Amino acid sequence: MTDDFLQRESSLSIFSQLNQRYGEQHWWPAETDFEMMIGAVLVQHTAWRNVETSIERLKSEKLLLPQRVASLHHEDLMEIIRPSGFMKAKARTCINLSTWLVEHGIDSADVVPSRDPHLRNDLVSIPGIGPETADVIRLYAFQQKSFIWDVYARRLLPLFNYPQWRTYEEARQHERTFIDIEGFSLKALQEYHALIVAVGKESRIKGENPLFLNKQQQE
DNA sequence: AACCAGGAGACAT
DNA sequence: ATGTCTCATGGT
Repeated sequence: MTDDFLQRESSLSIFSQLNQRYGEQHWWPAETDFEMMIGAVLVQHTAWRNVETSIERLKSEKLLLPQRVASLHHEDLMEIIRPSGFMKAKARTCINLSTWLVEHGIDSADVVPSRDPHLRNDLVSIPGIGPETADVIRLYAFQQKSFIWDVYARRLLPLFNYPQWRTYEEARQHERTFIDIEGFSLKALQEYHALIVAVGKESRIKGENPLFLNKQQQE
């Protein structure tokens, strides 16, 4: 007998609890798909408030287009995105990503939704784009359904008797057993990730279990 | 004044 | 395949 038979709350039920507790998150906070993708790179292991400055700089220099970033010198981009940290790696990643977009005929700020099944492999093969950033870009820019197994998700779901997966890919490898991704709308999956990050931030600040777990709490 | 934030790559085992 | 170390800004 495996833990597949263990009683656990459905991922849909968890979603509606989060939705009730935290409300609309309005994600991803970007005006265009390309701005979203650059933000996804800059936010790696970094607080979002440190990314906003970099995005504003790029925006005011009118650089938020694939061709513009692709043709920047590495050193120049490093200075622009300095507030986001890890600037050497992130500047290279942004240029790599932008170059890839240009090479694939994507030269505008917004992107055509994609059903390409190997878009994920394409993105992951870009140096600096790992599994999580690839899925986030797929979810918010290319409108491909995916569940983001970030550190917050891997900490939260075990509180509902889900297995505790150590790495992103390990979790993703088993996700079909636990989450009916096709059962969710694209918008719901986008909201799901935003909500999980909201929980993660709150429980990190309070240093305790997420508030919405106290179900006995009366209005 | 350590410690870490909406990860990923290089490298060893 | 799986685990550990490094990256390197700004805010608690």
